[in-house]
Amino acid sequence: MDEGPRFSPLYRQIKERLLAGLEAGEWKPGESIPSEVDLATRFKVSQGTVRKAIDELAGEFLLVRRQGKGTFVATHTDEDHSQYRFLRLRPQEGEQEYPASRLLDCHRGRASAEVARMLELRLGEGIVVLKRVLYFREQPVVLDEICLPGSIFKGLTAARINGYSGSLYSLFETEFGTRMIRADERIRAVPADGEAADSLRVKERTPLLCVERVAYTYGDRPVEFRRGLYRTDEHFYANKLA
Amino acid sequence: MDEGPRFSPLYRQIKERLLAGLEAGEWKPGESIPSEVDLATRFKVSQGTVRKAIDELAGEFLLVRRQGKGTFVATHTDEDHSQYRFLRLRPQEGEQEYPASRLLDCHRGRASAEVARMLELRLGEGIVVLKRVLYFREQPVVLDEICLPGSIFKGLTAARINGYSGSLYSLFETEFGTRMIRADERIRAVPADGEAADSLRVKERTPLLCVERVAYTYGDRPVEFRRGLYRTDEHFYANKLA
DNA sequence: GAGTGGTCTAGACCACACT
DNA sequence: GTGTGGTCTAGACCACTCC
Repeated sequence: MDEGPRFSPLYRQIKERLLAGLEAGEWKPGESIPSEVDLATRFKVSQGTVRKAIDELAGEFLLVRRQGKGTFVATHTDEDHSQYRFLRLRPQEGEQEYPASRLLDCHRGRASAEVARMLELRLGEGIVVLKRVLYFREQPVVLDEICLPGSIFKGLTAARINGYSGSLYSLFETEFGTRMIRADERIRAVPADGEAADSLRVKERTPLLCVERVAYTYGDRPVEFRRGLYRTDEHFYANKLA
Repeated sequence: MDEGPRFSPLYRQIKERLLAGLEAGEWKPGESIPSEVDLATRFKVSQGTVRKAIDELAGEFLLVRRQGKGTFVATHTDEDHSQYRFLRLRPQEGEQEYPASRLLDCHRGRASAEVARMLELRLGEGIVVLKRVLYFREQPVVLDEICLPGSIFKGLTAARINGYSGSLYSLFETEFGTRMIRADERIRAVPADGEAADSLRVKERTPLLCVERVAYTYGDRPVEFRRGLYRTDEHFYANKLA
């Protein structure tokens, strides 16, 4: 009956130990981890075995290797545009752009059945709800509603968000120690309701993309549920299939 | 000025030689390639170097490794559901399902400006156009229009498609020697026009997902452009972000 | 048991970044 | 030059599949 793995290679055990170190905050986002030789010595294995463990973590974008410099903990805070790793919107014409954000609302609430299920909370547990609009070239394109577990994001306020110059995920990892490492999205087409029409400056019932995202941190723990409504007259959602 | 790679490691050269063999049809989809030891001997490198080349090809889903059995050329024809590798539609409720297809039309035409650009053809070059509906549980969910270069798909007819019991990509690789190895999709929300409303049994102007796909074969050559209109009242488009 | 892919080691050398 | 990750080798042994 049981279908658990009967065999765990050494490099995977090393991977788990590195993962534990990352989760425990032994090395912080943007910092470098010890060299492969150091880790091999510490774990009493060969460098090749450490390499294979790091290879997998780099493949999952938890670590970033830089030849000649070292291996670094991935971050949503980098100067380059890795802060927009999860943004799939592209302009119909012209170069890739990055959005400006305007916060509409930030309040406490209680988990509905839907949110509780998505975030693995109990019904009615405390959450934080954000609303915001994303602008490309001064044009509103995305209306986001974002639900977060209150227990993790205790001190989160509108002022805190508005006073921060970076992406939300950058703020989450810097100020709340919670790193988003992967996410699942579900996409549907819906008609704009009054609020969306208003915020995005389209007519009611205009077709919009409805993008629901659950983002996960270490250990596959869900820590964000968001629903975005996207205008797609001048942008599209890009996806690569392999 | 030039930014080409200054250095190509051995395993990447081996990878290119394997790729050339795949493209030339030296090993056909579903068949096994020679063992790592054989290839190492043939290419006069160590087994580890061959391994690394195969690792990359397996990571791109061009090869599939099976411990104890060998390494096989990937296919869209497998009994398992790898034939639906590119299908991202999931039911809102219940288990994953796989669609039935009904061909509406198959005719020759000439490449419009848009299609010519997408398929890297000259304006007016011969193409084949397919229209079909995909059904989940007897319900129409997707209306597809598929454009293919006429030069590659010479003998493609409605009869040929209807007489084939497998996915389109399976037919393409089996009968036309053209394997789809990756694809880019662009997703927007659009209102149903008369034809879509009719085919999908929804009201006109119902919001639908518009999914445009360009599929590529070896050497990044585009060989299919399709536009799908998806009902998303009982299904959604699933995507994993990492 | 023979053959295949998968793991692990130890050591040599290359490419790159910093100082 | 020194230290980092990246490549390559050769060989031993493990896990899985099939005969």
